[in-house]
Amino acid sequence: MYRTNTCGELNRTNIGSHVTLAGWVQRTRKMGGMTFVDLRDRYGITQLVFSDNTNAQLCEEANRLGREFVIQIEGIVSERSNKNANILTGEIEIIVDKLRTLTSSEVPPFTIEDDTDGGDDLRMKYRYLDLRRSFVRKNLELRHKMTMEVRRYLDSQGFLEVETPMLIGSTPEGARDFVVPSRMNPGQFYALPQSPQTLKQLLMVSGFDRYFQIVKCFRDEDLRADRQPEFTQIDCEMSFVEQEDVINLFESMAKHLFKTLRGIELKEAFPRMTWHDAIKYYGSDKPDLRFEMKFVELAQVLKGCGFGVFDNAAYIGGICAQNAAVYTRKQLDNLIEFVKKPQIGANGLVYARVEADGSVKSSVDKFYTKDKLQELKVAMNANPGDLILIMSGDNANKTRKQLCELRLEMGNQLGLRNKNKFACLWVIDFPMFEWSDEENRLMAMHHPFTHPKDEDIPLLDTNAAEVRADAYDMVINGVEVGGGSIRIHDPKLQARMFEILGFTPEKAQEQFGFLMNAFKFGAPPHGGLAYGLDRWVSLFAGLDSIRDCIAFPKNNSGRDVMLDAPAPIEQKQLDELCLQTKQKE
RNA sequence: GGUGUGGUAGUUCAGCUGGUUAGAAUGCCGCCCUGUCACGGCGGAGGUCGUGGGUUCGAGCCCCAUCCACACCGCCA
Repeated sequence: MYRTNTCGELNRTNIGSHVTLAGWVQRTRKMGGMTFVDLRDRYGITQLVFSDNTNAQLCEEANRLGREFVIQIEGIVSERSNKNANILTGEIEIIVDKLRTLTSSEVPPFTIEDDTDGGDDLRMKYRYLDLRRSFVRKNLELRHKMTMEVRRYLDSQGFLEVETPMLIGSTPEGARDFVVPSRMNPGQFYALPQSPQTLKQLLMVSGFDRYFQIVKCFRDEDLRADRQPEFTQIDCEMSFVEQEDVINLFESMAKHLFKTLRGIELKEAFPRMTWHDAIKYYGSDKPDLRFEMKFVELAQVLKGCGFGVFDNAAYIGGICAQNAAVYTRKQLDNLIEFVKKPQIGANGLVYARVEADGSVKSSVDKFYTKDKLQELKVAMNANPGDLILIMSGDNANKTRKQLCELRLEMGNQLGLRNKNKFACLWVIDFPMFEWSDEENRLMAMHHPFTHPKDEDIPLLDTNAAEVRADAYDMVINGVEVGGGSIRIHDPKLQARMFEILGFTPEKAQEQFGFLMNAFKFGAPPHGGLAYGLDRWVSLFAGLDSIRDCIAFPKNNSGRDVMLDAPAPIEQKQLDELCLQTKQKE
């Protein structure tokens, strides 16, 4: 037996017992005739004591231990004369009588501490060392708890976990596929699933009326802090349900997760906002509702007063930042610089302060009368001490998006985006389609299997762009944590949908024939949702990047710097697969 | 595909307007230290300034190219 106890569990109730511990040397402190060693494992840190007085030879051996050596010790649990209130085992220490080095260690390239000196790059290269740090370990523990709670909850609701294949066929629409060559079928390729969407729909046809799966999805698109080429979804689908049923069930699940993982009881129903309102009032389909600062449309108030920028704008919108009138000229200039950054791309920003006496001082005073500015104040519902920020532009939705960036930046600057506060909502009534300039056709906004709202079905033939879908996203703190839809179960409607999306009947049959054929044999009405596990965990853990809750993540360019993948393969492998590689120009 | 920021000791960073031998902290090594817990004290080793080119009497610093990392835009049903 390598150990009788872990390094995190011994306390004063164990005083006097003889124990065996094993773990890593966190740190040694040599005091001359006495040496302290902090022994670490997954569960905690226990202090070991070696003394010249009791065993000089053993103490000498302890002095030769280096960081991250793996050792095993035996000794007596004793009460400390100087206790350490900062750690759970701080009241005891082990008077060691036996020491065995199981393996030595090279000096690690960075310190294995909460406050490590290692940069991102280095920590990724030595991820197995990074994972020894309690910060990263705790994130993985949270992830584990979350998957356990998801399974417990969905099982209690009658859901069956069914695995679907990773090697499937490539589908058009949506993200780029990762493809896998087939040796037995030369020149042919599998694709890794972007999501098990069509497979779970087939399971509904099979009668598995409540399915879920915690499953990897793969998308070959450019990455971000909250995007990995492979990520995990909690994928769910139900039969004989309407949107309301799906929303209710998964809202309950979200509340269950908040309660069990964060101890937060969310009693109120999550607010619901139409996609249209989300865009109109927040400039985003995933608004951060931890703070107000709702958009106010100001064309009526500010147009026609001789200020050309506004007079010619298609859209004028403002936000009111409470208590921000104290902003200095320099801070305001920085905000203007912020919105002019190429990523945001605005031309500028108009600001107006509401002074203590209620008067309004703006950057466009020469175009507007005092009365007009008072009118602005009323429209914005602004009070003394508030700062009004106004943007305008030719394209309403583009300007809204820019104003959204400004709103979020103001939220950051004013400390309104508290990571321990959670604002959940459903965004509903998404448009069915969006226009793609690149493809020069309508594209499914969610996916081609999404059911249009019943009342909008007639519009499919007259004004498809206006059709709304039975699609919904759950948004928390400005993060899309999940989304889904009611699916089409009528083969005729599905065929019509493919037609609008520009598929010929032959092409639709070729790409999605398996699904349309299945629907010929009695498809139940069904719908579902997929939650992004990585995003949930990082939200609960307060992380800025989902990488910190993934054991072995990829970097910005999709590389695994530890394994050095992707990499070229042997010519022999290429030959077997009948593949030829081409130099990129 | 694009924009921005960064790359200097094992690590995290500083390095002024281009000017002597490139610094700090931490880690590492050695010596001292019997109640430390981020122990402390003294000493030491450690550098292709990402790479290639250019400007200059002289480049860590300026210019061009390139590679890598990070953040973002496009993209991600």
